[in-house]
Amino acid sequence: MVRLPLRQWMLRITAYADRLERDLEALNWPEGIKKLQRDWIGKSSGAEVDFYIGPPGEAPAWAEARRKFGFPRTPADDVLRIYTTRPDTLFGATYMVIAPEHPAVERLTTAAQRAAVTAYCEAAASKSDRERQEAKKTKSGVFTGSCAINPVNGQPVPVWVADYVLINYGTGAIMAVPGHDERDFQFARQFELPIIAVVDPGNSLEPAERATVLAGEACFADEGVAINSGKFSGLGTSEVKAQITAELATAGVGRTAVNYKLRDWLFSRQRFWGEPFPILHELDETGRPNGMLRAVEPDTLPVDLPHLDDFKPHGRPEPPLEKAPESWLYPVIDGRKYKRETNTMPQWAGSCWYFLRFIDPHNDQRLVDPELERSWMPVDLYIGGAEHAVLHLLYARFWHKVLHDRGHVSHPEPFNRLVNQGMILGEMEFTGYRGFDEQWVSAEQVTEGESHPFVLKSNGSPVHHVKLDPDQVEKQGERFVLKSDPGIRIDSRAYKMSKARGNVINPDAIVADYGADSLRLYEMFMGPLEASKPWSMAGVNGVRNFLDRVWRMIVDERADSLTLNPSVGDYPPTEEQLRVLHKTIRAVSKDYETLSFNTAIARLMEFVNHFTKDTQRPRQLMSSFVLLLSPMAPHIAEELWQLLGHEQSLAYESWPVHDEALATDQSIEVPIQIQGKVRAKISVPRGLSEKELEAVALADPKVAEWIAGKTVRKVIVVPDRLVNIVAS
RNA sequence: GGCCGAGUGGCGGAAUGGCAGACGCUCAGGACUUAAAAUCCUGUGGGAGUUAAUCCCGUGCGGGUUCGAGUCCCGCCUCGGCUACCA
Repeated sequence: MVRLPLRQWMLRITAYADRLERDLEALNWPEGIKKLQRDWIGKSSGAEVDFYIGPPGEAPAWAEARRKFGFPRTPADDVLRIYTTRPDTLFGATYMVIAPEHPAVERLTTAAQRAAVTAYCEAAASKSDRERQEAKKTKSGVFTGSCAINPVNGQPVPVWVADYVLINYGTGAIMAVPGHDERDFQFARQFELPIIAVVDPGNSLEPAERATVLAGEACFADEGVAINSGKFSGLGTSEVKAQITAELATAGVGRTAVNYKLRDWLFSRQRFWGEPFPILHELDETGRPNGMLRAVEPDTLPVDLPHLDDFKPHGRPEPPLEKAPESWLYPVIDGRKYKRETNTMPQWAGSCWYFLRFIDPHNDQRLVDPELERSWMPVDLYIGGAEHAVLHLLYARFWHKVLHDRGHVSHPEPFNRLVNQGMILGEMEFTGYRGFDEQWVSAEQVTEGESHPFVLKSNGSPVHHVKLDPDQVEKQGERFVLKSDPGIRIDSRAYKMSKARGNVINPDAIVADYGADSLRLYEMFMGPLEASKPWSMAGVNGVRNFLDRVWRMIVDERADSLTLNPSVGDYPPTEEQLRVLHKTIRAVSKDYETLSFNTAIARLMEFVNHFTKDTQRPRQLMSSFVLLLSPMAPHIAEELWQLLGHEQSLAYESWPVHDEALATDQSIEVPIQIQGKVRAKISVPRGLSEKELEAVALADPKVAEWIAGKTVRKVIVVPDRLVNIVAS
């Protein structure tokens, strides 16, 4: 693998970091996703501080100039600018670290250290991100040979180069405070650099632990009280931060600063399949780009991809579009020759705004009609997977804000409410393990290995896994074990669907075998929308069975042509039938409202269980039921709707409304508890007062039996719900 | 290492602090059938009890609050997802 520098397009999402973070608050999104975005944006505030690295003799003059002219926007060569969130720990800075790519590396490296530093920087440059990650446990670094001057106390501080400092965050340089930063602590320990405690944990730690921190033998990264910090000693962390930052600002050597983890967005790809950038490079007489860029004229938009016979990736850095036909690649405008931009946009480009175009897909004049945009946007409810938490959802918000700033959309945020549906896992699997001597190995002795997928914990020797049939295993306490050898534990879990595991379910196959309604219904019935849950073919079968029952409830399955079931007719509904219907409407409507689709379906099943027992099924009630079912199983519902005699599609029908009076049982069963345990049940009319209910409960013969010989201490009565008698 | 989420029957799951296990799957028995499939009916957390009435135990573990805890509080355990030196 070779790392090549390429000229690419970036989108300046960092300019929106602050707004992207702030506007999260008002969104009706899961807190978890908001937090992920906040962390991804990674706003932190602290201070930038300049450490002097110029000729020692000129230090006083430099300090004087700084006091006079203040903190410069960009640092000159005579300082090392660092970013810190803990300016209160400046007195504890015992060394500094700059990233290997930092421009000051060259200047700071002394002759004696040059060979070591150069070797280190070259090694760092050739390391892939992955290698850097692997080396995370132990830190590496090298001394430059130079020192910088700590502005708070004038002390010289050695400057090191180490790759645990990243060039593209903050200023690419840090002051290291090993007493109060884990990474610095680890580094200092490794290279035997001094550790000075400048924050006293006080009684937030056990006395023994506190003592190790004060002795510089442990790291304490929280807030406390300043020590060894000159005149700031004795003040609390936030107070010291504020005062030191203010003094540094007065002296012109520091200022408050805010940083974001969010990086600018690398927006170009060297692939064929992507939107071409509508950008033209002007060419000079010799046919070379002269550096001037212009946008494609709006009336020639969009720029379509040209036809290419071979658009496959070729492993070279230049984009496939470089091989486009000359007529496409080199447009001439007003006699001037241009070359089109040949990078293409990433997949995100489309997903950032497709919903806007859906509003007005045939408009060839503009992005979207403003009136339609105002009426449809923002999106009321966006259901998507959590895997989009930080990429798609952040990019789309960014684009929307840009479009908003430029007046193309009316709202600064695209998605009002967001709900994450859970991940659907593959079917539940039982996995046993066998050593290569074919002996069974209990699952708790097996772990994931590096050279083999599974190895023995004890000696790392490889084992292979065997997929077992459910009837080869049995449950023993908490665990599953092998039926033939109960000493052998078996793993039982559902795995993420993946080609490697071969547990991928293809929805097309489900549609072909069970129908689209069954697929949809099953996905909604599996469990709570937001939970991840395993697929189960038996479950699909179950909902298909339910749809069949619905069908037979309304359709005469034995007739040759499509006719109503003879039980369905224009009967006057019984009181009980009405109650079942209205209870169903009430429950299903509420469940849909809260996206509790699984329980809504359970209520629909109960309705069917009830009505298939009745031989007189009022047509009107069947129609209402079909409407309730329709969002879940639109195809079968539409067909049944027609069969029930309706001319127009049910899509135009209004949602059924329940009648509370009809949905309410007049007589209810109330449990009676004695010491919190249910001992009897009484049937009473709804709406009895506490006293009435208590009287009925105490009069119950079973209750009398339980409290015989005891004194009733207390009776808790929840009207229409329960009675609890405390007796001793 | 950090952050987030979850632990309830054989399985998926249900339950405003108030009858744990709705609904579905599985399994068992029965009806229909020459037979099977399909369908319909009944049962199905564990244990004791005569197959009954009934009782005991039971929502990962240990405590607590409460008349009452799957649900609330404290401390653990296990599993899953995301993330990874951001000063």
